[in-house]
Amino acid sequence: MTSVKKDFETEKQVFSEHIQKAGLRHTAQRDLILEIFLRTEEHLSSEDLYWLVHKEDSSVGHTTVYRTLKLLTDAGLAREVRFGDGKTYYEHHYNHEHHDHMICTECGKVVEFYSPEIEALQEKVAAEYGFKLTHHSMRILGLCEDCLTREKELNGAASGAQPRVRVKSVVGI
Amino acid sequence: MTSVKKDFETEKQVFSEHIQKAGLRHTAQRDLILEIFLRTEEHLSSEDLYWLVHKEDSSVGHTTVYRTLKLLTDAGLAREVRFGDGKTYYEHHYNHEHHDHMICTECGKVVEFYSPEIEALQEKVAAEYGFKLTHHSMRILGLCEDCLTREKELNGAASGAQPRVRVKSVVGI
DNA sequence: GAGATGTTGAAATTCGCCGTCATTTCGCTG
DNA sequence: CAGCGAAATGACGGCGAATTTCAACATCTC
Repeated sequence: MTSVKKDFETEKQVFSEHIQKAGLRHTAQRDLILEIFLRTEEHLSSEDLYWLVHKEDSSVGHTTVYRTLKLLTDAGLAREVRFGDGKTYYEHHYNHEHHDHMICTECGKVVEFYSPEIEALQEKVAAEYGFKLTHHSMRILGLCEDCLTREKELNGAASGAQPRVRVKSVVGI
Repeated sequence: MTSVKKDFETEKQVFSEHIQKAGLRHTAQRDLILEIFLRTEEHLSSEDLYWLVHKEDSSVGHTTVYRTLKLLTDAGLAREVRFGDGKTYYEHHYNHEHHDHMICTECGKVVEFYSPEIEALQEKVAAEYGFKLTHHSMRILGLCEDCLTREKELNGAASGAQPRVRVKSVVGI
Protein backbone atom coordinates (compact mmCIF):
# COMPACT_ATOMS: atom_id res chain seq x y z
CA MET A 1 0.00 0.00 0.00
CA THR A 2 1.35 3.33 -1.02
CA SER A 3 -1.18 5.60 0.63
CA VAL A 4 -2.53 5.60 4.15
CA LYS A 5 -6.02 6.36 2.97
CA LYS A 6 -7.70 3.46 1.26
CA ASP A 7 -8.77 4.25 -2.22
CA PHE A 8 -10.33 0.89 -3.00
CA GLU A 9 -8.76 0.82 -6.43
CA THR A 10 -8.98 -2.93 -6.83
CA GLU A 11 -12.60 -3.05 -5.74
CA LYS A 12 -13.49 -0.35 -8.20
CA GLN A 13 -11.61 -2.24 -10.84
CA VAL A 14 -13.61 -5.38 -10.11
CA PHE A 15 -16.81 -3.41 -10.35
CA SER A 16 -15.83 -1.84 -13.65
CA GLU A 17 -14.98 -5.19 -15.11
CA HIS A 18 -18.27 -6.65 -13.98
CA ILE A 19 -20.09 -3.68 -15.46
CA GLN A 20 -18.25 -4.20 -18.73
CA LYS A 21 -18.76 -7.91 -18.92
CA ALA A 22 -22.45 -7.62 -18.18
CA GLY A 23 -22.89 -4.88 -20.79
CA LEU A 24 -24.02 -2.40 -18.15
CA ARG A 25 -23.22 1.24 -17.73
CA HIS A 26 -20.96 3.24 -15.61
CA THR A 27 -22.87 5.93 -13.76
CA ALA A 28 -22.13 8.55 -11.15
CA GLN A 29 -24.74 7.07 -8.79
CA ARG A 30 -23.21 3.64 -8.90
CA ASP A 31 -19.78 5.07 -8.26
CA LEU A 32 -21.00 7.02 -5.28
CA ILE A 33 -22.89 4.08 -3.83
CA LEU A 34 -19.91 1.78 -4.22
CA GLU A 35 -17.60 4.36 -2.68
CA ILE A 36 -19.79 4.82 0.39
CA PHE A 37 -20.39 1.11 0.73
CA LEU A 38 -16.66 0.45 0.73
CA ARG A 39 -15.99 3.23 3.22
CA THR A 40 -18.42 1.73 5.69
CA GLU A 41 -17.22 -1.32 7.52
CA GLU A 42 -20.48 -2.32 9.14
CA HIS A 43 -23.34 -4.50 8.04
CA LEU A 44 -25.65 -2.22 6.11
CA SER A 45 -29.22 -2.60 5.04
CA SER A 46 -30.33 -1.09 1.77
CA GLU A 47 -32.12 1.53 3.85
CA ASP A 48 -29.02 2.29 5.94
CA LEU A 49 -26.92 2.80 2.86
CA TYR A 50 -29.63 4.91 1.28
CA TRP A 51 -29.38 7.44 4.10
CA LEU A 52 -25.60 7.55 3.94
CA VAL A 53 -25.78 8.18 0.23
CA HIS A 54 -28.58 10.66 0.71
CA LYS A 55 -26.32 12.82 2.91
CA GLU A 56 -23.91 13.24 0.02
CA ASP A 57 -26.35 13.31 -2.84
CA SER A 58 -29.99 13.71 -1.96
CA SER A 59 -31.08 13.06 -5.51
CA VAL A 60 -30.28 9.35 -5.36
CA GLY A 61 -33.34 7.24 -4.70
CA HIS A 62 -34.02 4.11 -2.67
CA THR A 63 -34.45 2.00 -5.76
CA THR A 64 -31.03 2.77 -7.12
CA VAL A 65 -29.30 1.93 -3.87
CA TYR A 66 -31.31 -1.26 -3.65
CA ARG A 67 -30.46 -2.28 -7.18
CA THR A 68 -26.84 -1.30 -6.89
CA LEU A 69 -26.43 -3.50 -3.84
CA LYS A 70 -27.74 -6.42 -5.86
CA LEU A 71 -25.27 -5.46 -8.54
CA LEU A 72 -22.42 -5.38 -6.06
CA THR A 73 -23.49 -8.80 -4.88
CA ASP A 74 -23.39 -10.10 -8.42
CA ALA A 75 -19.98 -8.57 -8.88
CA GLY A 76 -18.73 -10.40 -5.82
CA LEU A 77 -18.06 -7.22 -3.88
CA ALA A 78 -20.90 -7.58 -1.42
CA ARG A 79 -22.61 -10.45 0.29
CA GLU A 80 -26.17 -10.61 1.56
CA VAL A 81 -26.62 -11.56 5.19
CA ARG A 82 -29.73 -11.88 7.30
CA PHE A 83 -29.73 -11.75 11.03
CA GLY A 84 -33.30 -12.79 11.65
CA ASP A 85 -34.95 -9.39 11.94
CA GLY A 86 -36.48 -9.67 8.50
CA LYS A 87 -34.07 -7.24 6.90
CA THR A 88 -31.33 -8.01 4.44
CA TYR A 89 -27.92 -6.65 5.27
CA TYR A 90 -24.84 -6.40 3.10
CA GLU A 91 -21.23 -6.85 4.06
CA HIS A 92 -17.95 -6.58 2.21
CA HIS A 93 -17.16 -9.71 0.31
CA TYR A 94 -14.24 -9.01 -1.98
CA ASN A 95 -11.02 -10.33 -0.51
CA HIS A 96 -12.88 -11.14 2.66
CA GLU A 97 -12.66 -14.66 3.97
CA HIS A 98 -15.82 -16.65 4.38
CA HIS A 99 -17.07 -16.39 7.93
CA ASP A 100 -20.11 -16.88 10.09
CA HIS A 101 -21.71 -14.61 12.65
CA MET A 102 -22.12 -14.54 16.37
CA ILE A 103 -24.69 -12.05 17.60
CA CYS A 104 -25.25 -10.71 21.09
CA THR A 105 -28.96 -10.81 21.84
CA GLU A 106 -28.58 -8.03 24.37
CA CYS A 107 -26.59 -5.30 22.63
CA GLY A 108 -26.75 -6.53 19.05
CA LYS A 109 -22.99 -6.74 18.64
CA VAL A 110 -21.96 -8.89 15.70
CA VAL A 111 -18.73 -10.89 15.78
CA GLU A 112 -17.44 -12.56 12.66
CA PHE A 113 -15.70 -15.87 13.08
CA TYR A 114 -14.35 -18.71 11.04
CA SER A 115 -13.85 -22.27 12.11
CA PRO A 116 -12.25 -24.62 9.58
CA GLU A 117 -13.26 -27.57 11.76
CA ILE A 118 -16.92 -26.62 11.56
CA GLU A 119 -16.62 -26.09 7.82
CA ALA A 120 -15.14 -29.53 7.39
CA LEU A 121 -17.83 -31.14 9.52
CA GLN A 122 -20.53 -29.47 7.47
CA GLU A 123 -19.11 -31.03 4.35
CA LYS A 124 -19.02 -34.35 6.13
CA VAL A 125 -22.63 -34.14 7.29
CA ALA A 126 -23.80 -33.12 3.83
CA ALA A 127 -21.97 -36.05 2.30
CA GLU A 128 -23.58 -38.45 4.78
CA TYR A 129 -27.00 -37.48 3.49
CA GLY A 130 -25.93 -37.50 -0.13
CA PHE A 131 -26.11 -33.74 -0.39
CA LYS A 132 -23.80 -31.62 -2.45
CA LEU A 133 -23.24 -28.55 -0.33
CA THR A 134 -23.45 -25.23 -2.12
CA HIS A 135 -23.94 -22.67 0.64
CA HIS A 136 -24.44 -22.66 4.31
CA SER A 137 -25.25 -20.16 6.96
CA MET A 138 -24.68 -20.35 10.61
CA ARG A 139 -25.56 -17.99 13.37
CA ILE A 140 -24.69 -18.22 17.00
CA LEU A 141 -26.85 -16.21 19.38
CA GLY A 142 -25.79 -15.48 22.89
CA LEU A 143 -24.55 -12.90 25.32
CA CYS A 144 -21.28 -11.14 24.74
CA GLU A 145 -18.74 -10.72 27.51
CA ASP A 146 -19.79 -7.16 28.36
CA CYS A 147 -23.48 -7.94 28.59
CA LEU A 148 -22.70 -11.06 30.57
CA THR A 149 -20.80 -9.18 33.25
CA ARG A 150 -23.37 -6.40 33.28
CA GLU A 151 -26.05 -8.99 33.85
CA LYS A 152 -24.14 -10.56 36.70
CA GLU A 153 -23.78 -7.20 38.40
CA LEU A 154 -27.48 -6.58 38.11
CA ASN A 155 -28.25 -10.01 39.45
CA GLY A 156 -26.26 -9.13 42.52
CA ALA A 157 -28.88 -6.53 43.37
CA ALA A 158 -32.15 -8.03 42.18
CA SER A 159 -32.14 -11.77 42.51
CA GLY A 160 -34.83 -13.10 40.18
CA ALA A 161 -33.95 -10.73 37.37
CA GLN A 162 -35.56 -11.23 33.99
CA PRO A 163 -33.30 -12.64 31.28
CA ARG A 164 -33.95 -9.51 29.18
CA VAL A 165 -33.41 -11.29 25.92
CA ARG A 166 -34.70 -9.44 22.92
CA VAL A 167 -34.36 -12.21 20.41
CA LYS A 168 -36.86 -14.63 21.78
CA SER A 169 -37.52 -17.66 19.75
CA VAL A 170 -35.76 -16.82 16.56
CA VAL A 171 -33.98 -20.10 16.60
CA GLY A 172 -34.51 -20.58 12.93
CA ILE A 173 -33.18 -18.72 10.02
CA MET B 1 -47.47 -45.86 26.25
CA THR B 2 -50.76 -47.54 26.85
CA SER B 3 -52.56 -46.60 23.67
CA VAL B 4 -51.47 -46.91 20.09
CA LYS B 5 -52.91 -43.54 19.20
CA LYS B 6 -50.96 -40.64 20.57
CA ASP B 7 -53.00 -38.45 22.80
CA PHE B 8 -50.30 -35.89 23.53
CA GLU B 9 -51.22 -35.80 27.20
CA THR B 10 -47.86 -34.48 28.33
CA GLU B 11 -47.77 -31.78 25.69
CA LYS B 12 -51.24 -30.64 26.69
CA GLN B 13 -50.13 -30.69 30.29
CA VAL B 14 -47.15 -28.46 29.46
CA PHE B 15 -49.44 -26.08 27.64
CA SER B 16 -51.90 -25.92 30.53
CA GLU B 17 -49.15 -25.19 32.97
CA HIS B 18 -47.75 -22.45 30.77
CA ILE B 19 -51.22 -20.94 30.42
CA GLN B 20 -51.62 -21.05 34.19
CA LYS B 21 -48.26 -19.61 35.01
CA ALA B 22 -48.67 -16.78 32.56
CA GLY B 23 -52.14 -15.97 33.86
CA LEU B 24 -53.74 -16.71 30.53
CA ARG B 25 -56.95 -18.49 29.69
CA HIS B 26 -57.87 -21.89 28.51
CA THR B 27 -59.97 -21.71 25.36
CA ALA B 28 -61.46 -24.13 22.88
CA GLN B 29 -59.60 -22.49 19.98
CA ARG B 30 -56.24 -22.91 21.64
CA ASP B 31 -56.99 -26.53 22.41
CA LEU B 32 -57.96 -27.24 18.84
CA ILE B 33 -54.94 -25.47 17.40
CA LEU B 34 -52.58 -27.30 19.74
CA GLU B 35 -54.22 -30.61 18.92
CA ILE B 36 -53.87 -30.14 15.18
CA PHE B 37 -50.36 -28.80 15.49
CA LEU B 38 -49.31 -31.88 17.44
CA ARG B 39 -50.98 -34.22 14.98
CA THR B 40 -49.03 -32.77 12.08
CA GLU B 41 -45.42 -33.77 11.84
CA GLU B 42 -44.29 -31.36 9.14
CA HIS B 43 -42.93 -27.87 9.21
CA LEU B 44 -45.98 -25.64 9.20
CA SER B 45 -46.39 -21.98 8.48
CA SER B 46 -49.06 -20.05 10.35
CA GLU B 47 -51.01 -20.04 7.11
CA ASP B 48 -50.67 -23.81 6.64
CA LEU B 49 -51.91 -24.48 10.12
CA TYR B 50 -54.75 -22.03 9.63
CA TRP B 51 -56.13 -24.09 6.77
CA LEU B 52 -55.84 -27.33 8.69
CA VAL B 53 -57.70 -25.77 11.58
CA HIS B 54 -60.19 -24.19 9.23
CA LYS B 55 -61.21 -27.63 7.97
CA GLU B 56 -62.30 -28.62 11.45
CA ASP B 57 -63.62 -25.31 12.66
CA SER B 58 -64.11 -22.65 10.06
CA SER B 59 -64.82 -20.02 12.67
CA VAL B 60 -61.20 -19.82 13.82
CA GLY B 61 -59.34 -16.91 12.26
CA HIS B 62 -55.82 -16.37 11.02
CA THR B 63 -54.95 -14.16 13.93
CA THR B 64 -55.74 -16.73 16.55
CA VAL B 65 -53.65 -19.36 14.85
CA TYR B 66 -50.84 -16.87 14.49
CA ARG B 67 -50.96 -15.87 18.13
CA THR B 68 -51.38 -19.39 19.37
CA LEU B 69 -48.25 -20.46 17.54
CA LYS B 70 -46.36 -17.70 19.32
CA LEU B 71 -47.87 -18.98 22.53
CA LEU B 72 -46.79 -22.53 21.81
CA THR B 73 -43.33 -21.23 21.13
CA ASP B 74 -43.26 -19.48 24.48
CA ALA B 75 -44.48 -22.66 26.14
CA GLY B 76 -41.59 -24.56 24.59
CA LEU B 77 -43.86 -26.78 22.51
CA ALA B 78 -43.01 -25.25 19.16
CA ARG B 79 -39.96 -23.75 17.59
CA GLU B 80 -39.79 -21.14 14.88
CA VAL B 81 -37.70 -21.97 11.85
CA ARG B 82 -37.01 -20.01 8.72
CA PHE B 83 -35.78 -21.56 5.55
CA GLY B 84 -35.01 -18.44 3.63
CA ASP B 85 -38.24 -18.05 1.67
CA GLY B 86 -39.41 -15.23 3.89
CA LYS B 87 -41.96 -17.32 5.73
CA THR B 88 -41.80 -18.48 9.31
CA TYR B 89 -42.39 -22.14 9.92
CA TYR B 90 -43.01 -24.00 13.15
CA GLU B 91 -41.89 -27.44 14.16
CA HIS B 92 -42.40 -29.61 17.24
CA HIS B 93 -40.03 -28.72 20.00
CA TYR B 94 -41.11 -30.49 23.15
CA ASN B 95 -39.12 -33.66 23.72
CA HIS B 96 -37.59 -33.26 20.31
CA GLU B 97 -33.85 -33.29 20.04
CA HIS B 98 -32.19 -30.16 18.88
CA HIS B 99 -31.27 -30.38 15.22
CA ASP B 100 -30.31 -28.27 12.26
CA HIS B 101 -31.59 -28.26 8.71
CA MET B 102 -30.24 -29.15 5.35
CA ILE B 103 -32.31 -27.86 2.45
CA CYS B 104 -32.26 -28.87 -1.18
CA THR B 105 -32.27 -25.72 -3.29
CA GLU B 106 -33.79 -27.60 -6.19
CA CYS B 107 -36.75 -29.50 -4.75
CA GLY B 108 -37.07 -27.86 -1.36
CA LYS B 109 -36.62 -31.07 0.59
CA VAL B 110 -35.67 -30.48 4.22
CA VAL B 111 -33.49 -32.93 6.10
CA GLU B 112 -33.02 -32.62 9.83
CA PHE B 113 -29.64 -33.54 11.17
CA TYR B 114 -27.67 -33.39 14.35
CA SER B 115 -23.94 -33.34 14.73
CA PRO B 116 -22.59 -33.41 18.28
CA GLU B 117 -19.17 -32.48 16.94
CA ILE B 118 -20.50 -29.31 15.38
CA GLU B 119 -22.43 -28.49 18.53
CA ALA B 120 -19.29 -28.87 20.60
CA LEU B 121 -17.29 -26.70 18.25
CA GLN B 122 -19.91 -23.99 18.40
CA GLU B 123 -19.60 -23.92 22.16
CA LYS B 124 -15.87 -23.75 21.80
CA VAL B 125 -15.98 -20.87 19.32
CA ALA B 126 -18.43 -18.96 21.50
CA ALA B 127 -16.19 -19.43 24.52
CA GLU B 128 -13.20 -18.15 22.57
CA TYR B 129 -14.96 -14.86 22.05
CA GLY B 130 -16.32 -14.67 25.59
CA PHE B 131 -19.85 -15.38 24.46
CA LYS B 132 -22.35 -17.37 26.40
CA LEU B 133 -24.20 -19.29 23.74
CA THR B 134 -27.97 -19.36 24.09
CA HIS B 135 -29.23 -20.39 20.65
CA HIS B 136 -27.81 -21.07 17.31
CA SER B 137 -29.10 -21.83 13.89
CA MET B 138 -27.42 -23.45 11.04
CA ARG B 139 -28.59 -24.13 7.58
CA ILE B 140 -26.88 -26.11 4.89
CA LEU B 141 -28.02 -25.45 1.36
CA GLY B 142 -27.24 -27.78 -1.45
CA LEU B 143 -28.55 -30.37 -3.82
CA CYS B 144 -30.03 -33.60 -2.55
CA GLU B 145 -29.07 -36.93 -4.01
CA ASP B 146 -32.13 -37.16 -6.28
CA CYS B 147 -31.72 -33.71 -7.75
CA LEU B 148 -28.02 -34.31 -8.16
CA THR B 149 -28.51 -37.43 -10.26
CA ARG B 150 -31.32 -35.81 -12.20
CA GLU B 151 -29.02 -32.93 -12.98
CA LYS B 152 -26.28 -35.25 -14.15
CA GLU B 153 -28.66 -36.99 -16.52
CA LEU B 154 -29.75 -33.68 -17.96
CA ASN B 155 -26.16 -32.59 -18.35
CA GLY B 156 -25.61 -35.64 -20.52
CA ALA B 157 -27.96 -34.15 -23.11
CA ALA B 158 -27.36 -30.41 -22.89
CA SER B 159 -23.76 -29.63 -22.10
CA GLY B 160 -23.60 -26.08 -20.78
CA ALA B 161 -26.74 -26.46 -18.69
CA GLN B 162 -27.67 -23.73 -16.25
CA PRO B 163 -27.16 -24.55 -12.59
CA ARG B 164 -30.87 -24.00 -12.04
CA VAL B 165 -30.40 -22.97 -8.47
CA ARG B 166 -33.29 -21.01 -7.08
CA VAL B 167 -31.58 -19.69 -3.99
CA LYS B 168 -29.07 -17.26 -5.44
CA SER B 169 -27.13 -15.28 -2.97
CA VAL B 170 -29.00 -16.08 0.19
CA VAL B 171 -25.79 -16.80 1.98
CA GLY B 172 -27.04 -15.21 5.12
CA ILE B 173 -29.86 -15.98 7.40
C1' DG C 1 -74.38 -15.47 37.58
C1' DA C 2 -72.40 -10.85 37.18
C1' DG C 3 -68.44 -8.24 36.56
C1' DA C 4 -63.53 -7.85 35.39
C1' DT C 5 -60.36 -9.15 32.27
C1' DG C 6 -58.36 -11.85 28.73
C1' DT C 7 -59.40 -13.58 23.89
C1' DT C 8 -61.12 -13.59 19.33
C1' DG C 9 -61.39 -12.41 14.36
C1' DA C 10 -61.98 -9.09 10.56
C1' DA C 11 -59.84 -5.42 8.88
C1' DA C 12 -56.30 -2.23 8.55
C1' DT C 13 -51.51 -1.01 9.03
C1' DT C 14 -46.65 -1.64 8.73
C1' DC C 15 -42.63 -3.12 6.52
C1' DG C 16 -39.42 -4.94 3.29
C1' DC C 17 -39.14 -6.44 -1.40
C1' DC C 18 -39.69 -5.86 -6.13
C1' DG C 19 -41.97 -4.55 -10.77
C1' DT C 20 -43.57 -0.63 -13.73
C1' DC C 21 -43.01 3.37 -16.38
C1' DA C 22 -41.96 8.05 -17.84
C1' DT C 23 -37.86 10.57 -17.92
C1' DT C 24 -32.98 11.16 -17.83
C1' DT C 25 -28.39 9.75 -18.78
C1' DC C 26 -24.76 7.13 -20.86
C1' DG C 27 -21.82 5.71 -24.39
C1' DC C 28 -21.31 5.01 -28.97
C1' DT C 29 -21.28 6.70 -33.86
C1' DG C 30 -20.92 9.60 -37.44
C1' DC D 1 -19.65 17.32 -30.56
C1' DA D 2 -24.46 16.40 -31.82
C1' DG D 3 -27.63 12.71 -32.22
C1' DC D 4 -29.38 8.29 -31.25
C1' DG D 5 -30.73 3.93 -29.12
C1' DA D 6 -30.35 1.46 -25.00
C1' DA D 7 -29.86 1.29 -20.28
C1' DA D 8 -30.41 3.53 -15.74
C1' DT D 9 -32.92 6.27 -12.71
C1' DG D 10 -36.40 7.39 -9.27
C1' DA D 11 -41.27 7.98 -8.00
C1' DC D 12 -44.91 5.16 -7.38
C1' DG D 13 -47.53 1.27 -6.35
C1' DG D 14 -48.39 -3.66 -5.70
C1' DC D 15 -47.47 -7.70 -3.07
C1' DG D 16 -47.11 -10.82 0.74
C1' DA D 17 -45.96 -11.67 5.44
C1' DA D 18 -46.08 -9.99 10.01
C1' DT D 19 -48.31 -7.42 13.27
C1' DT D 20 -51.64 -4.21 15.47
C1' DT D 21 -56.33 -2.37 16.26
C1' DC D 22 -60.79 -2.64 18.10
C1' DA D 23 -65.41 -4.08 19.04
C1' DA D 24 -67.68 -8.23 20.22
C1' DC D 25 -67.24 -12.20 22.89
C1' DA D 26 -65.73 -15.96 26.18
C1' DT D 27 -63.65 -17.27 30.47
C1' DC D 28 -62.46 -17.09 35.19
C1' DT D 29 -63.33 -15.35 39.86
C1' DC D 30 -65.94 -14.30 43.57
